[in-house]
Amino acid sequence: MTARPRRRAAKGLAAAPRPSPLVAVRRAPLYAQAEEMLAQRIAEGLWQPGAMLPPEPMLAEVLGVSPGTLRKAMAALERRRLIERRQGRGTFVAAETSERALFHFFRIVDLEGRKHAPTSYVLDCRTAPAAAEDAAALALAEGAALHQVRRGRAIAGSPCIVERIALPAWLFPGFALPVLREMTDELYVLYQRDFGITVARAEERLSAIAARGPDALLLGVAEGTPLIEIDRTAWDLAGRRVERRVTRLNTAAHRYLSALD
Amino acid sequence: MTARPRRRAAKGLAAAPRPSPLVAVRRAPLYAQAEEMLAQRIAEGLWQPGAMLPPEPMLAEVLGVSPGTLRKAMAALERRRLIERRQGRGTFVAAETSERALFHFFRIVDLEGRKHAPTSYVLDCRTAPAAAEDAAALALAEGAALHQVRRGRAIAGSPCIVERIALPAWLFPGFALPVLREMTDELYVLYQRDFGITVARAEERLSAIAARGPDALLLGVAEGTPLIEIDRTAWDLAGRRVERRVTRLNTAAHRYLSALD
DNA sequence: AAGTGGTCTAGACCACCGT
DNA sequence: CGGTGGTCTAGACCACTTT
Repeated sequence: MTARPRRRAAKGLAAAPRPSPLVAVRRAPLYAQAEEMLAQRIAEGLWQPGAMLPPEPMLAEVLGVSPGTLRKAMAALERRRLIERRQGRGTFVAAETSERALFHFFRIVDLEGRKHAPTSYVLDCRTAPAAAEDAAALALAEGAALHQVRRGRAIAGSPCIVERIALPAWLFPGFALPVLREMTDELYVLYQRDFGITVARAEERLSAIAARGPDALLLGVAEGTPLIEIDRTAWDLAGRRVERRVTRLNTAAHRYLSALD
Repeated sequence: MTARPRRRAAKGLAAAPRPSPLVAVRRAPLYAQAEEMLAQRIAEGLWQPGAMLPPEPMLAEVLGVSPGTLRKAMAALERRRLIERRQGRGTFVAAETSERALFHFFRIVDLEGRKHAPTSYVLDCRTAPAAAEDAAALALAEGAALHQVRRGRAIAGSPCIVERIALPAWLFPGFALPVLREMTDELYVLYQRDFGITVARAEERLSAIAARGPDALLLGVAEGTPLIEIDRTAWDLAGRRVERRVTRLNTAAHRYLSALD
C-alpha cells in the first residue's frame, strides 16, 4: 500500500510569497529554493572553500525537502561549480586552484590551441583614487581607493601580455606588494585564500589596438603593432564587482580562444 | 509492503559492454545511454527540427527506462539545446532561428554592450578548390571543393565587419548565390532549413591584425588600422566540421563579448 | 563495516495547453 | 476535458572511500 503523502503545507522553504490566483507570480520550485539557499550560505562563507558539506540526508532534513529534491539542487550547484561531489567521500565547497583558474578564466592559447600556465612579473603596485573609467567598471564612486597592479606575463618564456589590474581597496584590506610577492600567478587563488573573495563570473570585451610606448617595449614589438585589448570585469559569489583587468595581448604567437555552444 | 523491484538484468540500453571486475570499464549510466541514443536520433534527422517528440512515457517505454530516468536524459538534452520542452504542449527538436543564432553564435556588441542584428551584403560567391589553410581547418584534403562566400556586414547602418566563409561542397549541394539571395543573414538558419545541417558548436580564435587593401576600403578605415580577426570553425550535431569563417571586425564602435563562468 | 554520494524506479499530484 | 510536461516524494540498491 502506498502511503498517502502528507500534503506539504504549501509553505515553501522560507517566506515564499503565496501564489495569487489572479496574477502570474509563481513561487519558485522547491529545488530552486533549496539551491539558492545553499548558494547563499556558501557565498556568505558559512562553509569555507574546501570544507565538507553535511551529508545529503541531513541537508534534506534541515531544508525540509525530500532527498530527491535536495539532490536536484546539488546537481545544479555542481554545474555552477560552487561545489564538488565525490562519491564515497562527500560534497565540498569548491576551492580555487591554479588549474581551475587556468581552465575557466584563462583563454589564451598558442597557435596549436594548447594552453600553458603563464609566468608573471609585477611592474608596479600602488593604491590610488579611481579614475573615471575604473570607477565606472567597478560601479564605485570616482576617487574611491583602488589597489592597482601592473604586470607582464610570459608564456613558455616569451613575454606576450601586459596587464593592469584594479581592485576596490575596501574588499582587499592589506593588499600590497608583499602579498603579491609570494604568489604573483593566478591571482584568483590569492583573492580567495587571503581575502575570502571567490571570483564566480567574469565578462570580457575585446578590441584591437595599436601597441604604444612602454607596452611596445615590454612586448618587444614595433610601435603600432596590432594587439588585442581585453577589458575584463569580474564578479564574486555575492554578485559584487571585485576586479577590473585590462590585458594587452601580442597575437604573434598566441590566440584568444572562445568556445561557442 | 514495498514490492521488491525486479532486478534489472544489467543489460544496458543497447549492447553495453559488460563491466569487467578487474579493469575500470564502467558502463555508462542508463540516463546517459538514453541521452546519447536520443541525441543520435536527432542528429540522424529521425525527428526533424521543429518536430514534436513522442510523449515522455512513450519514450521511456521505448527505451526501456523509467520515466524518472528518461526525464533526466531529457533535461540534459535541453541543456545542450537539442530540444525544447514546453509544459502542456510537448517536447520539440530545437530549430535554429535568427534569435537563437544571434544569441548563441554572435558575440559582437556595441560599446554599451547591446547586441544588434547585423545586415549583410554578399560581395562574392564561388566554388573553388580548398587552399591548404581552409582544408586543414575543415579536415579535408587540399583541393577539395569548397563553396566560398565573401560578405560585408553592418551593425546599425555602419559597416564594421568583412568575412570569408568556406563550406565543404559535398555537404551543401546546390549552394550558390541564388540560395543566398533570399536570406543572406543568419546563415545557420539557412544551413538547417535548406541543407539539413544544424550547427551545434563552434570555436573561435582571435588575433589582432592590421587592415589592408580592400578590407580597409570596405570598412572605411585607414591602412594599418588594428582589427580583430576571428577564425571560427563550426561543427554540426554529428560532430562534422561544416564551416570555416574568418571575420574581420573594426572595433572602433564595437566589441567582441565573451562571458566566463 | 560504516558512511558517503550515484543510480534507478514508481507513483501522486500540479500547471499548462489545446479542443 | 484529455494530454503534455513539471514537481515532489519515498525507497531500494549500487559503488566508492575511509576506518
